[in-house]
Amino acid sequence: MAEPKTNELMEKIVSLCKRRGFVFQSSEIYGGLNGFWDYGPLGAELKRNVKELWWNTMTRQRDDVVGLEATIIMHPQIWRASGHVETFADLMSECPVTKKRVRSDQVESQTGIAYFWTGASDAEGKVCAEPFSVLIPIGKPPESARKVAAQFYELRGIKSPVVQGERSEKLENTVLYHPESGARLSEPRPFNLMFKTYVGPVESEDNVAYLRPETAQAIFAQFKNVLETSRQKVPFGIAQVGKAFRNEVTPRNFTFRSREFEQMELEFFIKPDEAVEAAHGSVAIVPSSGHPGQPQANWGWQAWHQYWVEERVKFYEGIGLSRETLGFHIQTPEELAHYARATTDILFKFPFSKKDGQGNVAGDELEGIAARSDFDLSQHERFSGKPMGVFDDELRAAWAKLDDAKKQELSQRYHAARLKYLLKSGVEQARAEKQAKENADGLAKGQYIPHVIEPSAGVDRLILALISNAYSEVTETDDKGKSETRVVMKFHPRVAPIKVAIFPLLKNKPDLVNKALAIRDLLRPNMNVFYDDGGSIGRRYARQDEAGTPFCITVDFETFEGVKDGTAAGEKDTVTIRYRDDGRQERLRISELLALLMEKIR
RNA sequence: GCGAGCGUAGCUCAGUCUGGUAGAGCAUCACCUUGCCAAGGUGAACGUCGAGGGUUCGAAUCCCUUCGCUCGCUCCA
Repeated sequence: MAEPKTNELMEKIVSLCKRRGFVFQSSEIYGGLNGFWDYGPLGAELKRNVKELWWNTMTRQRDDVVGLEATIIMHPQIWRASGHVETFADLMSECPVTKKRVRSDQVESQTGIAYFWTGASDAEGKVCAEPFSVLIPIGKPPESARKVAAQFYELRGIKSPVVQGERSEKLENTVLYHPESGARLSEPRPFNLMFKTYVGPVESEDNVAYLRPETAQAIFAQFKNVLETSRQKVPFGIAQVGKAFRNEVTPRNFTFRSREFEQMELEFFIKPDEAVEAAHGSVAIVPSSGHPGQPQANWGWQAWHQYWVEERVKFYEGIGLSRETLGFHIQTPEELAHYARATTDILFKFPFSKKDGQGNVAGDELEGIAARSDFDLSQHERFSGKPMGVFDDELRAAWAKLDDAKKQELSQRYHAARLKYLLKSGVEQARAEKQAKENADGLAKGQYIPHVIEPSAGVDRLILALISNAYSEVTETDDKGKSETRVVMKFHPRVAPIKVAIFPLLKNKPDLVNKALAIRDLLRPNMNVFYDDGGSIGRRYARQDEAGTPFCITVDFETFEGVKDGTAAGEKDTVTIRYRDDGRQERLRISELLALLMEKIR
């Protein structure tokens, strides 16, 4: 099989998605809407299977995780506490020469000589009267500033511009110029990544609300309610699947970056390391790679983080994404959000993923597993005024048995961590000191704000990964030398939209048709079944290959007349099962069919 | 949001430069045929040429606007 070129492959995938009903453009009959996608019949089944598997794996199969389904629109204060109002609704300025955009409040202050011009003209007498200004470091020749100005006026249609009305001035600590090009930045414009709406019929600034840009915050906001009603104790997690919305600047790469998308998030709450150490003497050290095994009571955040990374990889492997198709990105200290201890991204090597210098493909993000300290609950405690801490009997009992030196050491470490958080959050020194001391005293009484490990996955990205991974082509040449390329979607049976297709060998033979329909009805309560009697049998197999159906059952004459040869010769009520990935066929008793298929799709 | 390219049937595309009222292959549907991997026959359906406006006797074709897609920049908890 020839390896298709990257873009070609992506185009084929997009085309197949539309042709077979996996993914359609939203509102297509009205010209589509950038960044929004709909799932067709096969896509909807695929997505449903994936979400259900995640939910089962993360909650029902575990004792220590429970579910939540929260609203999309929530109290606007939630987005202040989370930081989204500040960083998602932001003023941006643009450099008119490089077209680069910077956050207006994050421009480094600079000192230098600013040159001003009133306009420019070219040899043909064309004039641009737009004023412009460039800042250059002191000591740099003014020519370099004029060069930038020339670029600016050239962009406005003046060829070989002659600048006019030059004057210069020394400026100190200005934030009005682009640090790279020196060009004067455009006026700051609001740049809001959150979808905004109004609660109630009156549109006023008093009732502004946002469509959630992530599902995680609802989990934090409902943490206490869930804790009190679920009979869970830290460590435990809350899982949620749901829609989130981001007004992305540039939706890209098919469904990879959409404006409306779905997330599968777990917030797993753990004890702070100081509490673990108090109860167990030390915090477990686990190898930095590989699965650390069953959770242990002496795990700190590192072990839990490692555990969840490996659990999530196991999940991906279980639905057909082998480790070779995945990539990992461990965020560097510079990339990490200030409150995060560590973040590991699980990547998938998409057809559009970029190659590095050596031709290696890193991949693009499917899921991020973040160790977020106690930042989230602490923020909500501060913003809502409601305590988010838990009381831990075990910790209180253990603390009482510690010697004074240990008590003091743990207390100081906890105090330092809390103080750092509070100061970073803008709490004034004296209040922060007082608060941190209260927190440290609380720890001694068995109280703490849980830390959190957050595996956060994008459903739509995962669907795209599964489709990309499943896509394969088979080229066959017939007797006449005519070669034909067929598409086979090799989905893992667990996620395949249609699990099994049932065919009568011929549709004009009522016995075959009725038996096939009976088998359909036998299997239907347990799995998604597709009955098809149209066209030749080969064509029907090919159709199912494109849909990614792993098994095809055919009722033929031997079903009635008995098996012709072999050990089962003469036996009736058998059918053939044909396997998608290799075309192999086996003969099976109808009575054994259900159990066999259930085993294969589990 | 900026720059470049693209948009014709379900899909892949021809036709656009040079204006004359839209085509191919595949796919789809029905019937016939068909004893296991896209066989064949007959018939059917399918495009206001992305949308809106302009120029023209006449626009898929020329001009303007707009929407969508792709790539680059930007953004990306």
